[in-house]
Parts: sequence; C-alpha cells; structure tokens
Amino acid sequence: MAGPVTLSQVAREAGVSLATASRAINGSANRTVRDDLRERVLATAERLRYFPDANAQAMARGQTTSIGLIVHDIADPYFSSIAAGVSLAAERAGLAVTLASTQHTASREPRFVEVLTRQRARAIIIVGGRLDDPEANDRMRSSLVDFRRSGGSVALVGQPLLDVDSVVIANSQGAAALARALHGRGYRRFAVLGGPAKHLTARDRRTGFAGALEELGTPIDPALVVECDFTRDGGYEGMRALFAGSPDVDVVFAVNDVMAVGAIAAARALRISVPGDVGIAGFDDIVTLRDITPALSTVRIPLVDVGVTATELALAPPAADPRQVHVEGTVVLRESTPERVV
Amino acid sequence: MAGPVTLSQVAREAGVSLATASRAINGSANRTVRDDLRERVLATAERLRYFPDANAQAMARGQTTSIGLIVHDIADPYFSSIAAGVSLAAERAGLAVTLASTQHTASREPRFVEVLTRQRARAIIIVGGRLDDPEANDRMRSSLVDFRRSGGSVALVGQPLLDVDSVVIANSQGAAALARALHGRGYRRFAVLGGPAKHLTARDRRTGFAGALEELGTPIDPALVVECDFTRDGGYEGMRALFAGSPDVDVVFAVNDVMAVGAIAAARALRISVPGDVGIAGFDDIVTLRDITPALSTVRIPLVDVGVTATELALAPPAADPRQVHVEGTVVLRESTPERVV
DNA sequence: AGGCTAGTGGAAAAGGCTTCCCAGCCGGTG
DNA sequence: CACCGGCTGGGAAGCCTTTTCCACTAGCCT
Repeated sequence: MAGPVTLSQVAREAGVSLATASRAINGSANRTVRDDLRERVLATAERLRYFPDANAQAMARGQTTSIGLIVHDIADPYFSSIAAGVSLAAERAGLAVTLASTQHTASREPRFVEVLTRQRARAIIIVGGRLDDPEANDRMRSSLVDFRRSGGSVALVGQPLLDVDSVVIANSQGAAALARALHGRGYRRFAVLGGPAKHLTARDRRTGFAGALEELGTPIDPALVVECDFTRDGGYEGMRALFAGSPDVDVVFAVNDVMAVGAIAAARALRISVPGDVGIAGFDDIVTLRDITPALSTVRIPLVDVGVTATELALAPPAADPRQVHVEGTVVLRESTPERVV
Repeated sequence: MAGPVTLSQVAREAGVSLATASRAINGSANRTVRDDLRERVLATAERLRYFPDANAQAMARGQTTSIGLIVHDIADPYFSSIAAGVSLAAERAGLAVTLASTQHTASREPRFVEVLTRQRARAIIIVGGRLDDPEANDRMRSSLVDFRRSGGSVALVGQPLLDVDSVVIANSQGAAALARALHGRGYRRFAVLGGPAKHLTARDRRTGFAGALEELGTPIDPALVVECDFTRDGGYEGMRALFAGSPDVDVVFAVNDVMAVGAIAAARALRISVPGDVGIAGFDDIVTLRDITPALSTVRIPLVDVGVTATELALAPPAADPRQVHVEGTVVLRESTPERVV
C-alpha cells in the first residue's frame, strides 16, 4: 500500500511491460518506444509521482550517481569555499555529493573512505594538506586502493602524496612571491607563524618564504619561525609567543589568513600596532576576511576553482599515471603591509 | 575478476552459504552463527577486502544510511557552521550526509529534494530562511510531500512554514533584545540594513528590532530601514544608500554579521568612523568574524548546535504534528557599539 | 526411547531496476 | 509471394544483500 511508487506500478497502470516503462522513462540508448506508449508511461509516472529508486538503479547499472568529498572541517572557510566548487561541478555532472568532515582527526579519513567505498561512490575528492605522518598516509593509501578496486576514482587537493590525481596548490611559489613582494616594499626583518611542524601545506609555505628571503640576501632567523596550530587560535598564541621575546621584526607572515587574523588580534592585545609597528601577511585570501582591518596582504588562491578542478579531474577518464594540475596563487598587497619607509 | 568483492565470493571462499556469511558479518538479530564459522567468514572478508554494497543493503533492508542537507550556500559561514553540526550528528548516528547547495536559487530547492527522494534518504535537513513567496513554498511543500511519502522525514531550520519539524531561531526576540541593549547603551537614532523585503529571516529581525524600539519610545523612521541583499555586498551597498541621504543616525543594525561587515567597509570608504560617528551591530556571531575591527556587537546563535538539533529532530521517531524547537540568541555587545556618551 | 525444543546451516525469495534476447509485425525487395 | 531486416514490445535474467522458511542435529525431558 504505502511506500514509494515502483516502476512496476507505473507499468501496470500504464498497461505496458516493465521493460517498456523503463525505456520510456530513461530513454534507453539504441532503443525507441512508440510515441503513444512513451507518453502514456510518462503521464502515468507523473500522475503517480514516481521517482526511480537510485539504489536500485545503481545496482542494475553498476554505477552510482554520487561522489564523496572529504574535508578537514567544513566550518572552516577554506574548506567550505572548495566545497562550494565541488558542489557546483557535481551538480553540473548530475551527481550528488556526500560530505565527510573529519574534524582534523586523521583517523577519520580512512573511515570515511570506507564509507564511500561501501556507497560505491564514483569518485572521492580529498581536500586538505597531508601530514608528514607516513603511517597515516599509508593507511590512507591502502584505503584508497580498496576504493579504487571497487571502481572509483580519486582526486586530491594538496600534496600529491597518495598516488592519485592531484590539484597541487603552489604553496611554496606563492609564499616565495609574497616574500619578494614584501621585500620590495622595504621589509627586511621577517618572522613567520609557521603552523604545525608536520603539516605539509604549512611547511611548503614556510620553506618557500624562507627560501626566497635567503635568495634576497635577507635570510630569516630560524628562531623567528614559530610553530603553532593552523587555526585562528594558533595564530594568536604564536604571535604572543613570538613577541614574548621582543624580537627585532618588521613583518610577520602567518601561513594562512585565519592565523593572520589571530595574529592581528594578539597584536591588538599586546598593544602592538599593525601595520605601524609590524606588518602582517597571510595566505589564501579568504573571502569572508577581505574586510578585516587592516586589510590583509595575502596570496589569493582561487578556492572555488580548485574545487571545480578537483572534481573534473576525478571525473575525467582515468589515466595511467597520476595527473597533477598546478594552481598558482596571486600576491595581493593591502594595508597590513604598506610601503615601508626606512 | 575485477569489480568489487561480493558477499558470494566471501561465502564461497570461506566455504559457507551466502546466508551464513551475511549473518556472520552483520551479526543478525535472533540468529547466531557458530563461532568457528563466523571467524572463518570474518577472516575471509578481511583477507579479500570485502566491503558490503550499501546500495544492495539499502534495497534488501528497505532503508538507506544517508540523510540530505540542503543549504543556500555552503561557502557562507552561517551555513557551513550549521553543516558542521549536521555532519557531526550524522556521524554519531552512523549516517552519511548528502550535501546540496542551492546557490540562493529557490528553484533548485525542490530539485534537490527530488534527488534526495530518489536516493531514498532517511531524512532531509533544510537550512535557510524561507522567502515570502507562496508559490515557491508551495512547490517545496509538494516536493516534501513526495519525499515523505517515500518514507523520509524532514526537519527545517527557519520559519516553520512547510508543515515539518522545525528548529526555529528566535530572530525577532533576538533582534528585540539587541535593540533594548543598544538603547540601554544610550543609542537613540537607529537605522537598519534590512535585507531583502521577502526574506523572512531578515524580516523577523527587522520587525523584532523595530517593535522593541517602538516599545522603548524611540520608534524607527521607516525611511531608515533600507532594503538590500542578505550578503556582504548587500550590506555595503545598503550602507552607501543609507548615508547618501546623510541621515541623523547614531547606530546601524545590519540583519546579519556578513552584512555588518560590508557596512563597516562602506563606512570606511565613506570616511564615517565606526563607532565614533556611528555604531554598527550585526546578528549571528559568525566565528570567523569575531576578530574584525571594531569587534562587532551581535546576537550569538549557537549555529553548530542548531545543526545538531535539526538532525536529531529529523531522525527522531515521527510525531503526529510538526514539532518546533526554539533556539534563543544571546546579545553580545562589543566595541562596535560602545556606551554612548550623550 | 520417543518426542520436543533449541540451535544452526542453507536454499530461495524478495527488493526495484536495467538490459539481453526473443518474438511478432511491418514494409520492402527480388 | 516468400523472405529479410528493422522496429518495437515483453519475458526473464541479473545486480548484491537480507531474511524467511525449511531441514537437520543434538540434547533434554518424561
């Protein structure tokens, strides 16, 4: 009685066979259904409010219509922007997105991969910097092998560590370009809020920045590269720690915007004027943070595009070897690092 | 050969029947499997890297393990915070979340409901203020009827318009409390960046605010309630429009934080000092915006909790009549609206 | 010792859909 | 006029699980 309407009901009601009803509704390739029958079926389906069961279709066709998205934290604007891109691209491709937010817990990642393996998702998009944790990466790699054996493809946004197609953000180059731009504005005494030691995205940005400074002949004092969380609070605490030593610094590079915001808050608490006493720069150019005061110098990453690209990559016909798409950032200098009058 | 491992393969390999293998693996109720057999099956499954096909399980059990989440824009921190809550609650319940982001296009909503109907999702969580658009709401209601006929339940975050369980945010009361607090701080000449006319959340906040002012004996001039988009740019343009008339105003209430940020940016462009010349307050207390300057007075809504609550509501055993859970906001006064010396 | 019950394994049905394959009918062709 | 091929409808197999139902064994009670 109750329960969803099935195709059999539609077929019976329309006076045709199951096969014909199916063909009428999803217009099978290389088979045609006589016009009057097709219309009758369509009208009946509409009248009965028939909606094909995607699970049954998935079984019959051996293919689902969903892709998985794994992020560290969907509430973080970095990830939610990329998620917006994934969602957009998925909709274009007629696919549904299954969202998994790991809350920064590495052990959840393979678990979610397994969930998506069971769902037989067409593809998984993994977003978020890898950690320098061989064991965790191995576990991930092995989950992904299982997933791909079950027919899915994978794309990664971040370091191309997992032997899968990757969208690689030019963290190192972006940070280097930022360093040169800051140097060009007259800054000479640099410090870095460097994020977690094992966080590869943070590391790439740190080393890119430091490398460029080295080349410019103003190498950074390693003591002025402080380790901290990759979050707003990390930036806050890092800044406090840094200035506890009253260092000789005219600009601080936080390895992401959210941390830079924390750093600015800390500066305020410490009565250090930004940019009067010290300039601050971030990375990512998070949209929501474009209006903070002082406006933040940063490296713009086209996050939504990154999401779209990753999705397209995952959905493209598989290649023999892992592909890599490189995405460049653009340095955006704003008030937080004005021209420095020496 | 290729393709995912099936239960039959496991059963054959372990030398038991399909039935036994199934029972061994998901420990069927009121049936036991002899220990040695169970272990053999489990070991084989592990060795073969068997992952049950969720689609097939859904068919056989007549129940899926996914819930749908429909938001206006996943990149907006308001929605992504709620999404974080939904994701959390879903994980606890062992369910996967299918994400749909409508990009503020009302016509996409029923389409996504249909997608979720086909997936036979257990529940749908719809987040986002309704519009005062009877036709769109009717279409939505009718999609939801189809969805529920196919066995799913629905919860809504927003105005309880769609005859479903709802988490109702006390927009009007929150705005009223904010108005009283601002009045208490000495403000008397109010303006409102009111959002879109038909946007019900915006409307509730506007009218709650205006109502309280009326009661306080300082009614707001309707000309000083400006209509604008519900976004950062809306706030920016609204503020410009408002001050184009050089109004006699000492505080501006933007109906959400993102708009308030836009308003502050506009004030800066117009060389209006905040809070020197005019105070600004928002609504939502978006985490990412807690560090802007000046720190924003606002009404804190526990967004993550809202997501959790909505999910729990949707997953609770169905009730005869639509339930409503009310969520109160808390006024948080910060630097953007200091005590006003008259 | 015979009959029960409890415990357990397995065959088979069911769940909704797609698609292969067969059959019927049409018109056209030699 | 018989045959052939193209078009189209329908029966049935197959996708992978769960679960019902049946069969069988072993142990217990009277």
